[in-house]
Amino acid sequence: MHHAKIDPMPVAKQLALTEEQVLLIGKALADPRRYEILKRLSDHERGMECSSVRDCFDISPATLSHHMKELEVAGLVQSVRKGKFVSYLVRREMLDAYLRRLQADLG
Amino acid sequence: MHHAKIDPMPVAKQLALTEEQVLLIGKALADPRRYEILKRLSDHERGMECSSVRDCFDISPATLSHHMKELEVAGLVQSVRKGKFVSYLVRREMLDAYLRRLQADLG
DNA sequence: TCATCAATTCGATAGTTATCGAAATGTCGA
DNA sequence: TCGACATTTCGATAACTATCGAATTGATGA
Repeated sequence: MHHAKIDPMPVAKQLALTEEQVLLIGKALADPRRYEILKRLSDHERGMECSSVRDCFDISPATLSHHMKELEVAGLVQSVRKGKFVSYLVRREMLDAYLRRLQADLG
Repeated sequence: MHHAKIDPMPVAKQLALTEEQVLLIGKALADPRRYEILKRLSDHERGMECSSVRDCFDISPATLSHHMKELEVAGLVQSVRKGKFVSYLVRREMLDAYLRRLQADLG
């Protein structure tokens, strides 16, 4: 039997994290600078330029780059290059997955 | 105007965490051993003896003691001494407070 | 009191990480 | 192509932490 295809309702996908990801996210959240950066980033739905982040935090380019990489490896942010510039976006679905996971494992 | 006092419904108190506590909890959760210990502990509503935890994890007494202290400093567990023995309990309300806080700060 | 046992603290070591200056990479506009 | 600029990578250092054996503390029972 056939059904006509219909546009599916957009479904928020429920990521499942590996054990390793859970630990990487924990680590990412455990550093004060990264936590602050992430908090700031989460206020900017459309993303934030690298240089804007730098302006907020009195931090060297090298150190910022290091922290952004940690956040990216953990999956909590995504970076987008536009020419010379890089913008960072929070990946909310990863945070959600982390919260669900903590609740499931420990709650 | 007066009302007769009635037994209050037990209210789960909503802890508010300091910035420092948030980071300590993150750190506590970022170590694989501590995460496993906490997971195991959360399966035992009534608490778990130190020696039982040791049996689960092939870990030296010194190292276990170190990790339990980290978890306690973070506020995630509570230790109760009964004579020679120590039992550990998960403080669920701290975990809840942590989850709420992440949601509020980053969600 | 004393020997014993559970747990913690001490001391040392190996591995990790935050930090930043300097060098490198990559992109844009002239 | 070239110079300027944004970001990353490299290299080095200081601080932190996980680990464990040894020494210590504290409590029990004999």
